[in-house]
Amino acid sequence: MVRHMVNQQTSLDSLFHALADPTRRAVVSRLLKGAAPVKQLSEPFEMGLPAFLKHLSVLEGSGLIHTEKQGRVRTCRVDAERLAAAEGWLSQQRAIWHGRTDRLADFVESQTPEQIS
Amino acid sequence: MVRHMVNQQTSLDSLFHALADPTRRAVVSRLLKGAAPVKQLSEPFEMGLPAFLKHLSVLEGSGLIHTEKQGRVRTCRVDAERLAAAEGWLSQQRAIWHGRTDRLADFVESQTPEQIS
DNA sequence: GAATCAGTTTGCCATATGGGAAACTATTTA
DNA sequence: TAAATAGTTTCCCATATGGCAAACTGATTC
Repeated sequence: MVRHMVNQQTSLDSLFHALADPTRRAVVSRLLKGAAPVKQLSEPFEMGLPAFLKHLSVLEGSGLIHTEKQGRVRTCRVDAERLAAAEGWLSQQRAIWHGRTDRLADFVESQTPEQIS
Repeated sequence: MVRHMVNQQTSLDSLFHALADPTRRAVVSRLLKGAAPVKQLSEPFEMGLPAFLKHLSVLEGSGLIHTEKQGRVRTCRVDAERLAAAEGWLSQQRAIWHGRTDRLADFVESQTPEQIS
């Protein structure tokens, strides 16, 4: 369980960083409606493929999407659990704000500063 | 209302960017427990004041915190509504994922691509 | 008035980020 | 087999980011 928490920090860093760009948020939004190949995903945007691939690799690095290549087509799909992780941090904060002392808040309090921040 | 939505994009950019750093998340977390002056806020961190001030200005730029100076002390407080805005985007996405068609989802759908992404 | 304290400004640095162009690989399709 | 398609790689560029040290301003305190 604790092991499972290691690098929660870095994980949130890359999650929020991945979401801090309109192109990447649009891709996430699009993928929530269903998997799609790279080229089709890239069509709404004005940048070239190399630039677009960098966005995809940021998203994949954050765990927000997973990709798989078959033949010459790479299919991308979203990982909704990672989105939930970002939402989770925010709702933990709201819990702190509301001065809650339920199990969730207790859990947050039990973490070391390095783990929560 | 539409006016109120303009630059939602940039707003989310700076919100998520502000949250994509452990120091800044820690400051938000700390401030949710109550307002505090700059120096006190900076104490848990190992960086110098100039570097810390940059983090504060990123947070302030995103609207996540507001500050006010009295005498030589600048007091910082969190703006929980901005946190809720980030949470809002995420839960809108979850709504899309779940294929919901309630009022919230309808609202999201009614926005232009530039506005939601 | 001198010293301290809280914050600010200015320059500097290394690295990361977001974009482009061009050349390349591997798979379909004609 | 030739051509088109879908990605990929490499190299380059401008700007942003996160940190430092040092000098500075303005408010308190001794």
